[in-house]
Amino acid sequence: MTTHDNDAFKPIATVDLAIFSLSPAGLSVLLVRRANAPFAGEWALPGGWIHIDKDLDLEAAARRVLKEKTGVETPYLEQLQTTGSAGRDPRGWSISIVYIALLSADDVEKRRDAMAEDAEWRPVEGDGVGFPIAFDHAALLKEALGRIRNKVEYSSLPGHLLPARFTLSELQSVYENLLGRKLDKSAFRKRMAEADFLEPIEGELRRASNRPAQVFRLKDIKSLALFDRRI
Amino acid sequence: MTTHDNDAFKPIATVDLAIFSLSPAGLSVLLVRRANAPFAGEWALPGGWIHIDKDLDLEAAARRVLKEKTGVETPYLEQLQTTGSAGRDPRGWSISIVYIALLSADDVEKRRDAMAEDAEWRPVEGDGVGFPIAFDHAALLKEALGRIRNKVEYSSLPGHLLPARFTLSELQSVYENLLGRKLDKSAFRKRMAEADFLEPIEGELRRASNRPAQVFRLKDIKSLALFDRRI
DNA sequence: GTAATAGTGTCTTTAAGACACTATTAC
DNA sequence: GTAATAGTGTCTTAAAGACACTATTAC
Repeated sequence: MTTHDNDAFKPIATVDLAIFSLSPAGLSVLLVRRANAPFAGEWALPGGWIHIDKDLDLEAAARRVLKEKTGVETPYLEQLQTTGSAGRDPRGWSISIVYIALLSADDVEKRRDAMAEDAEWRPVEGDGVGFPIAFDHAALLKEALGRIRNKVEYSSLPGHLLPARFTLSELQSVYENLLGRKLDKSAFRKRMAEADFLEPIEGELRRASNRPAQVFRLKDIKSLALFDRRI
Repeated sequence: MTTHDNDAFKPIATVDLAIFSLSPAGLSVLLVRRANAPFAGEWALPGGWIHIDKDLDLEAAARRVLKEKTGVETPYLEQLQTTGSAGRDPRGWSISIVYIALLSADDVEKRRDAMAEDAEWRPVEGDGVGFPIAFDHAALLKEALGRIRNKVEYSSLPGHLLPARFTLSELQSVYENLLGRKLDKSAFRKRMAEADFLEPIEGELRRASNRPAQVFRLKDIKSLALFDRRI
């Protein structure tokens, strides 16, 4: 055991993020262009070493990376999984702790200037982005998309991709977009009511050339509500 | 970035396991008594350093620890979560990748001699074992129990704690034990049939002084079947 | 026959799904 | 009035839940 106090036996450890937002075209993921070897010039998920002198814990490291790349400080954030193997990084045995972050359309818009220069949004196509990305990040992204699409079925996840204030019709559109199928309006509203994660903003209505719609917000911006059954 | 190629900046990384089995009294977890500091003499979840010269990947490291402690090679194994912080290990910034393993009652019985001398089964009481354990392992164990109890609601998890061959009544008992409530026999059998993860062993019946029962086995010992709805 | 557990069937109650209807605005 | 979307109600169909019934063995 003491032999492994020798640092030469330690694996490399990074925190990597799959950061998603919703554009009119659908789901997008934030990628960064790598400046240095390995995979210099290629796109990758944003990430970085754990700074043992600065980061208090893993989630703090993830929040630091997120802020560096997007300027956003309070998104929905959850740990996805950890991969580690001898071969996934040419520099040696490496571990990647992967987090999923969901950015509200508000945050993306407001913090556009704070976004890192090497970072860009790419539309999600199927299980990835449609082109190769560095390391095993294509596999990590695929896992993240699987988790997200699964959670849409039984959680309030889509609410975290919208602006802070939204109508039920807008929320239903996001569910339909992520699920790839139409939902019944009546059933959808019953489900939202019993899941009890939305708060109507008293007196605030979305006006257009039709009947005005009640505006809602999430009761808790930091966590997901889980449904008893699939939507 | 290159500054962190210096090993002094790397966190410590271990793989730790919450290994469960089922005794007549209920769920049990395997603990080991620590020989060395820190926490020498205290009980802890079994675990170990990642051996970058021997372990191909994280799961291989988990399987190695499992075999060292229990002698079992082919259990149900899934990654739970990863914790990492500056303070959780007095030796420095440390990461723990936690796996859950479920051992069939067969394996526990057959490999009793292969079990490590420092390891012992402890009955689960509530969210833990009823006494303090080393590091933050009490919190990790609590998380593992939460994951297990949640999955009992909508998966074939209890089937992995039974011997390789079992009857539907035995399986129902395990569900009831882990859920802490009685289930309706008719509904239970309908759910098992539609979940389609059991295989009847043709012609094999469990005999007693009553009507003989069909004996079943899991179709896939390595993975869980998930239900559409709660049981 | 009895005792015991295995396994199936039926009836009631509840929820899901499809669809139509009413409501409220701008113009 | 029309067009458009918001929001609710109703009817049908399917599934869940409770419970009773039949089946097969040892003795």
